[in-house]
Amino acid sequence: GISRPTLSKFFNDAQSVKESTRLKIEQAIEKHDYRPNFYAMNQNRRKTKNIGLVVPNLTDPFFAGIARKLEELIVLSGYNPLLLSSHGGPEQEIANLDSLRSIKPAGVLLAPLGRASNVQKLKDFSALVPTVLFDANVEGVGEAFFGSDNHQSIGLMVDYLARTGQPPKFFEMKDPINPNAYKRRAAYVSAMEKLGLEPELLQVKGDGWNFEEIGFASGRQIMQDSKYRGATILCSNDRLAIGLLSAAYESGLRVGHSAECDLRVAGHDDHPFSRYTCPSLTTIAQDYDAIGERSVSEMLKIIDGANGIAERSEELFEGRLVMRSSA
Amino acid sequence: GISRPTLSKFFNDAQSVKESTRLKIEQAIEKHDYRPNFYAMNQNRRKTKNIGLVVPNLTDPFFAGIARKLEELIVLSGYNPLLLSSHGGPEQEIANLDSLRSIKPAGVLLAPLGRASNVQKLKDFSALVPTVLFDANVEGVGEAFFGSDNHQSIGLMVDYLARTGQPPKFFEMKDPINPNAYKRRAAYVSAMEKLGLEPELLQVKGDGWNFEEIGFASGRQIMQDSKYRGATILCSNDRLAIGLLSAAYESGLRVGHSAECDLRVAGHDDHPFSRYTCPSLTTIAQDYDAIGERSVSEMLKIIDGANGIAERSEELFEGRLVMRSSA
DNA sequence: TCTATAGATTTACACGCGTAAAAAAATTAT
DNA sequence: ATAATTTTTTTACGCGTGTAAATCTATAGA
Repeated sequence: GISRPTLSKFFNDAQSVKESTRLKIEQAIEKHDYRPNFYAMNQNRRKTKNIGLVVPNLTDPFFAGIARKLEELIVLSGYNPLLLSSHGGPEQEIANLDSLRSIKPAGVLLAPLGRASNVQKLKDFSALVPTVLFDANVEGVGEAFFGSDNHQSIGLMVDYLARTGQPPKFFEMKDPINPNAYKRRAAYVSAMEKLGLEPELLQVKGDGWNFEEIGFASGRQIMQDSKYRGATILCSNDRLAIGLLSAAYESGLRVGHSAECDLRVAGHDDHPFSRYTCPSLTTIAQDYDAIGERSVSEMLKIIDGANGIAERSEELFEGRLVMRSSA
Repeated sequence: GISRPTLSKFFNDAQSVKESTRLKIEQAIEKHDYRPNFYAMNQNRRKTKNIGLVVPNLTDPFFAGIARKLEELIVLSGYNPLLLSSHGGPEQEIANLDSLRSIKPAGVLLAPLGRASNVQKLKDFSALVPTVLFDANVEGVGEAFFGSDNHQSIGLMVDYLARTGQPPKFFEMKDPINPNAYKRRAAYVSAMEKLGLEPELLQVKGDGWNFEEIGFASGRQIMQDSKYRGATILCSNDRLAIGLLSAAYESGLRVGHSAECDLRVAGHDDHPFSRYTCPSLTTIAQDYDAIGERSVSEMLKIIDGANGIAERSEELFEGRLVMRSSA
């Protein structure tokens, strides 16, 4: 006994209709087990309630964790998250954005692949759909970026390592795919120089996203070389460190911060598994609660706001030193 | 210059229109950068081209890997996958199915939580939407189930371990959430008895999905006990084994199959990280390519077929022994 | 060349909702 | 009590597609 537009209002905001009609509607819904048609709902809506969420690689537990956090925040805001993984490939990344376009999302939270990304296509997309970047920055793409302050976190780690033993050498891929890797390299060099120490880069070959394998294969060679006996190795990320630790174990080298150990190893990111490596991995925990909350709240602001002139905002969050056994 | 229903045909199957009109349409699409409206498309379609994909926990790289494989197969079949994670919670699992219902999917591939699942609601759902279960079986739910043959795989592992050293003790959670865990326990007992050996269950407390932590915490206690010196421990899954290995390392026990080691440890699932544990983990690789392909092809058969009388089909795939250093 | 038939296309309508503007009802001010 | 204002509901219409039935076109056989 109620007209359709009233129902339309009800489903958009149950509080916007009169108490009495609301109750009538709720009873009728209960009685007929009615649920609005998702497709009809979104067809003519100005803005849908969908928010896209694109991560570079869901197989990486680190991103799986972030995605989960973001999903939660999006749901809490009354939106509908749509999770897509680029599986490490730029074609998939573009395909994801393409299929998101057809969904006409209110906005998209994107952690880009980085170097491999098709920047022009990312720009084209972000011109059409409100886009917030997280984890990795790509200049000129999206309305905002939120990530970790690699300069601060690497500085912190270098400082800690230099204070507690041999100053670190930096272990990384020669041509990293991730922009953070470049920032971490630069941060390492500058942190070492600030301490009056000679930076030493250990750049290894390797393509793709199989970081553990790259760390393991390169680690094996490094372990042979006696010049690394007693050294401290700071890895560009935890997954490389996991491979390196595996190689060290296989070579019979003891890793750890105690005196009788042959090597110290540290990572970055506080990967879910870094607590269970052998030995447990000293690393940097990124503040992903803060990054996630900031990303989502900024997204909502952009969606709601009529502010067409807003500056591209950027904010970096500090990492936290997690001292475990490996360094 | 072409009527809409012809376009409708074109987008459903580009081959179903005449060559000449197809070319005209393709030119027009190119020219106007046209893309069909997703919502309008699905509103009146008998069956949408969407297939839901629900896994118990995306944070587990094992499931992330399977999900990726399934996504790929679904796309290859011309369908649109929609990935949802239950995050280990039965409420989330039901919520996922609910939100899938509103999408009116052609079918759903579901890896249920298991013991924690709300079985009645799963049944209700699978009565409305074609559902294929994988990984974990729940009796009476869905049109089909495809998973691993735990009996075979655990039998294989027990046999291998018994031939190469001390017969294994079985390390598991007392009240596992996963139905596979119960099957593996039973398979272990029966495999041991078949060999004329005394089964020994090492059942530890622990709730939830943080298997590494459970394996680690319980492992610490086990390592204290000298009765396990020289023992072989078969873990119900790799994640427990990862925790156990971490505890062994911390306790200074050497794990491995060589003579001078204190302990042998084996797992099950061939977790992506099991190659990089210290030592690398001897385990069972599930045939997830086969399970995935079978699940998707059965799903397509159900979607296409008008066979309303089909039996609930079940098929178990054999696991493969992966011999690494830990046992 | 004509007819039968299969294939391709078009006509006509429906789907279930959102949106704007108009109308009605409820509330507040005079 | 009446008018002014605000809140709530309704009327009227459109969105971009799918589907069934009707029509048209091309092909093959007589």
